[in-house]
Amino acid sequence: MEKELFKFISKYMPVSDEEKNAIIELGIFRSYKKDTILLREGEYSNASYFVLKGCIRSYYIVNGEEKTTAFYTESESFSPHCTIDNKPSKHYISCVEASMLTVATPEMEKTIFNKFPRFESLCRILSEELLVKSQLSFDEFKNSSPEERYIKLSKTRPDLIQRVPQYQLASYLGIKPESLSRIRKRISKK
Amino acid sequence: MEKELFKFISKYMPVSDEEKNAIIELGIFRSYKKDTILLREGEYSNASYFVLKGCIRSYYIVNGEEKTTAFYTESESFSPHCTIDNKPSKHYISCVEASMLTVATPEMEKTIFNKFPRFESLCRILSEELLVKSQLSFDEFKNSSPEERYIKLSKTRPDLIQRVPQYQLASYLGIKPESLSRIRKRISKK
DNA sequence: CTTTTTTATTAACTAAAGTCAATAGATTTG
DNA sequence: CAAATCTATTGACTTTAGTTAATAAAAAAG
Repeated sequence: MEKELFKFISKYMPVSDEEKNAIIELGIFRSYKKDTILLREGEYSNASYFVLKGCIRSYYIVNGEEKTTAFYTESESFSPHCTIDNKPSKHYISCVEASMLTVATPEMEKTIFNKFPRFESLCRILSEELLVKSQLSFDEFKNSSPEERYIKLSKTRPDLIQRVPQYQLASYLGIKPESLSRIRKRISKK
Repeated sequence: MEKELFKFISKYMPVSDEEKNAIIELGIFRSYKKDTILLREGEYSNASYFVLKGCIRSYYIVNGEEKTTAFYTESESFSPHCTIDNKPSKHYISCVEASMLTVATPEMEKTIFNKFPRFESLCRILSEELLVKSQLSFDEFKNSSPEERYIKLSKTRPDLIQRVPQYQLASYLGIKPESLSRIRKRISKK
């Protein structure tokens, strides 16, 4: 299963056996059951994640309502904001499906960065790329209607439509479940 | 004017005179007149910017209409997406006001990173922080109405309301100018 | 300083999302 | 497998944004 991780890294740079072993020795591979909550509002975290298998969801609870803001699936990585800013978490993170993740702390990163400095370069580059992706998604979100967003999502991440309950997709698209239901109806008529 | 830059960096780590001189010698300080276009759709770029003074806007042109997606003001930094992904730019970048910027290329970064490796750590950390900020803004955008977004903006970036024409703010808030006009009217009545 | 152009407001109307409530369908659990 | 819970759909109604067009106000250009 760790192959996923090294396959991902090697898209950016070759990884030696020595480096692989150093990473494996950190003991960062973890399995979680469906609906496991990895982080709750108000908690602190120092974990960064990489999804080997499964689907992870980030959501807020506002006035008792879940507001889903992100889904992470195979080969995607994420750090909860509280890992970066050291403030209590504003959101929840949970497993939509049974999932396999790597879970790393800043200390582990430091260990690796000291041994192999080019991993810090890699992380800088990845982080810059993620920032660009996040901004492009945001730009696109602003400049499209709920219907356009749903159509786009079903093209770019068709798996999500299958894997995730519709009320979670709705708030991910910035609308109410009833509206998503109507949008789907509207589209199917065309 | 370069003081702005070092003041910013020193919030994260002390900067020696040697480091300051190495940065100054790169010759990255630039002035631009109001409405200068720094980047056009279809062009390539390898520049990363830091705003010393002024206001910079990122926007798309879709069906002849400008869709503003970001404003960068004093002490904010940004890289156009094409600088990161080496694809032709999808958006425009221009100066809302006469502005002073630093403009760096990846080669310049490399030069500095080689001489002073901790600058790469700094850039990794900054980039991770920017990513978190971008995601938090996106989360908030999804979970609020146009009216709430406008109220929030006038609290968090009151200067923008003054500095920027309303039709640009409107598309930044994901709505039409007419709607923003009505929202402002609605709010003033309360 | 007057004209032209750009930006902002207002109004009438349309389209779509929000809200509330009822119901149906699906899934989970005892 | 039957009951309970969770999820999705539908309908009636309200609210707000989009659209088009006219006008007013402000800014830029001559």
